[in-house]
Amino acid sequence: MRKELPKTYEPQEVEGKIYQTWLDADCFHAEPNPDKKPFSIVMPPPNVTGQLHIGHAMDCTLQDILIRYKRMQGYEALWMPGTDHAGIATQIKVEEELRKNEGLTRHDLGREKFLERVWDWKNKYGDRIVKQQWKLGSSCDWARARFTMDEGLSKAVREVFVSLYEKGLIYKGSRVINWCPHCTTALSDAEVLYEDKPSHLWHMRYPLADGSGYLVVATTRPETMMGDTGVAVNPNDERYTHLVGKTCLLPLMDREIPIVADDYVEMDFGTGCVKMTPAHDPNDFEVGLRHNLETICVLDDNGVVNANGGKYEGMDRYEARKAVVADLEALGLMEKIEPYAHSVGVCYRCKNDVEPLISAQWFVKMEPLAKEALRVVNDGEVKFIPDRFSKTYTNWMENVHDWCISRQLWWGHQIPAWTCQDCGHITVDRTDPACCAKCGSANIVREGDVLDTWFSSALWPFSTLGWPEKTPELAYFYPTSVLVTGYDIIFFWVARMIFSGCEQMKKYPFEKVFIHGLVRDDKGRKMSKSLGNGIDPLEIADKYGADALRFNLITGNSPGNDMRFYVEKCEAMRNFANKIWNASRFVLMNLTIDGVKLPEKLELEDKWVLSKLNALVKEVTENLDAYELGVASAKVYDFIWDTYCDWYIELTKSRMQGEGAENAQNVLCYVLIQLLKLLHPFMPFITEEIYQALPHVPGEASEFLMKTAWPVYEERFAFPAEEGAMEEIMDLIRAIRARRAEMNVAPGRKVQLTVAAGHTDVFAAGAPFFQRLAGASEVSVVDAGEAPASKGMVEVVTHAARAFMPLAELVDIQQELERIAKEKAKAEGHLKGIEAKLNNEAFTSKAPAHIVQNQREQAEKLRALIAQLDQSAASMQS
RNA sequence: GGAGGCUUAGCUCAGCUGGUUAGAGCGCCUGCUUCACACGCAGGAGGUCACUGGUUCGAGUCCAGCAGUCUCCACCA
Repeated sequence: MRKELPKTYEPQEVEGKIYQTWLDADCFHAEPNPDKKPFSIVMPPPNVTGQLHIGHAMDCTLQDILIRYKRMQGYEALWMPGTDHAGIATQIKVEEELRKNEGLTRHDLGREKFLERVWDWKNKYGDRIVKQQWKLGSSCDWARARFTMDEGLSKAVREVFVSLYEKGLIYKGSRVINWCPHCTTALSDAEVLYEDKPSHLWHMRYPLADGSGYLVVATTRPETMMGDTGVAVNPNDERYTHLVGKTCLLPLMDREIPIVADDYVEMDFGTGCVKMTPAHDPNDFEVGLRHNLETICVLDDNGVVNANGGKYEGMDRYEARKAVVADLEALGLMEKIEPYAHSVGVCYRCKNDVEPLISAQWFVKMEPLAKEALRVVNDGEVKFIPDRFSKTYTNWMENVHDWCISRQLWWGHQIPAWTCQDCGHITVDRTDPACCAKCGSANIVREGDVLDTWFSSALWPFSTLGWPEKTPELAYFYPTSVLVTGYDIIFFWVARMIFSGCEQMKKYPFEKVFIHGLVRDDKGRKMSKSLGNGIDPLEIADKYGADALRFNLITGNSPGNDMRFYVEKCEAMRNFANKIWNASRFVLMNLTIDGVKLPEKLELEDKWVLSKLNALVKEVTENLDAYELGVASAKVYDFIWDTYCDWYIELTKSRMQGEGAENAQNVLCYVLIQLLKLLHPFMPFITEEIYQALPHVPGEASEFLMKTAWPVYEERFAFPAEEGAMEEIMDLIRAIRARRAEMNVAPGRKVQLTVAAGHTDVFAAGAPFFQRLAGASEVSVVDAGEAPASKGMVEVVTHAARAFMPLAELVDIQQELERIAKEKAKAEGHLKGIEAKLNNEAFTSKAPAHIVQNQREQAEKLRALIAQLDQSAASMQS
């Protein structure tokens, strides 16, 4: 930054350059340091092949603000970055590419070759998202960046898998799981989304085997009837008690199936008879276990009817539905078809209907793990911000089912389990076994399946720090300080990190969970590819600057709430950046000092601004500590624009030439530097750029603003009396401006000003300000008792002063009297309210002293104002 | 079926542990090329804080209820 600065701030010229200087100076690196307290955040690892979207931008901004703040406060602040291999998402992408370009499937290539392709892909795109984070100013310790499938993390995954298996917390079993026929893999419960879809309730007749009639079952899934192995009724349902124990004939399949009684069936719903398909419905599966029903799976991995489906074999599930319904109608077995809307599970990745089906999969036993995971939150060891999300969490954790962790994919951590072909024993080990642990046979085959992506993400807070090795990083930075993420992945990730940390580390993974909402489009819709309403944060950063984008994303919204994204707001934030730029330009243009030192003799306005700044420091620090980032940023914004630019800079202009000039420069620079520090976590680029151009405070010759010390509240800067005095001057300036505007006095017209006040010293000190900011020519200040006659004067009244401007031609006595009467009435109304309070014994005795005192002062001011108005009116009439 | 959020100026939203004459940005109106900034300056209009009760000296802020709206969770065929 040179002294001839462009009038308009150009972030494009600055941001990349500043980021590079930070990188070159290794500013983001953190090391275990016994002299400092640790502060650590692990970044939610984005998908390695993903693109940065606006949600990431918000997530990163929040984390970067916290990290930069704590770093300036003197903590050893580590922000651990990295990427996630994102099993399904990445594999699908590479498969699509393969099909499009070469017309091949992954099976054509084979596992090994296919994985090579995925790694190629990963190496090609893996750092794209990292570079995108640079644009936002993220101060991550990039040297420590990890990938969920790199060697160390894979070791952690294996260690956790084996140890949980040894403890009996991982098992393999046949259960009804969620199957995605498109991705051809099992999914966990969390990976299924439910959508209400219009469908039908088909009422189908199942003839009784003894020929005595039929019963009617109601179903939403006629196409699974080939797998029916029973019909259930409620044991208390008198309509059907005589049928329990009998059998009916499954139509189309000519199979005899039992009629059983089970509490699961609700009498009021449908016909009270439910067809049991244990292989394709988790509830039916449970009923089947209780009544020894057969399990017949009728669908294959692609959702196509298999050999068990009789003549429907080869049809996909939707075709089969049509065919079954048509056939039943032809046979006269379709009693009726009702329209019916019900929720259908879809795959969270591909949005295709999920098929519940029985399958042998690996599971994590949740109950024992959930116990401790609930305790740490219930006992407050882990705190959610805002607190309401702890309820979301505990609700889920209390009702969680076992976690299906095997995926029929190739991209991921292959399950370290070998099945003996001779004795069937499963060997699970930390190192690849050569033979069966039970019978010693070398004829063992490894599981083809890989683990759920979230299995490795769950270990992120400690695996990235080197676990299972006992590293100094782990000892120093674990547990991490805070986790920042959106409410949409509490179940996927936060919950699983908590129980994993508790189980493996015997210590929760983070003290706080700072939850944010979603960024929506300007119409409040979720951003999505299909709607095409996504906003590219990089485009915004290019156009308005990353600082403006960051400020936009955190200002004016509160934790956990969704926000709408408006480009107009980016403009406003860019304007703010430009405002700071120009304020700094003003300071630099007039600069003759080369080091910043607060002068011995501080003027009234200096004390005023320092006192206000002091209060700001205190409040902003408190807000940041309470994770009220939006409130903090708004306060800094207001101070810079209003207090510093619109007032303080203007106030100093009258002494920028001449004797007091250097004092003014020192205070201007001092306050500006403090403000840059307060703003730095929010707008890192522009603040750093300006700081580097400013003279520095001796003793704090840090090369980088980001490494300077965060401001602290100092008692020596509390000047309540001067603050009050300055406010009296400002009140009068505002009042004069308003009167002049009202009376259409040309802005350039200078008018002689007489101020009559009790505090003549204060207003005398304010004389240059009235000249510069209130259009005064000469200013004379007289004692309140010596106010001039009102005749021929435009008069302005505040509680502290009366000001007179000889503008006879504009004065209409009658109008003036009316205006005074109006002002007086307003003041009296207000005063009446306060007096009522003060006369209320209940108020004065119960309200805190400072509130009562404040009301007394208010009343005093109002009485003073009314008195001034009275004098004014009297003077005018005489 | 449970759980939670939201309802404050024309629009989008802040408002922390109850005490300001209820705020911001954008938009709107009136002036202004004032020697940092028109991405600006000055002045102004605009709100019975969804509704109904309650607690309290005092409620936008706490409690209960109600309406509208959004979201999450849940194995009703």
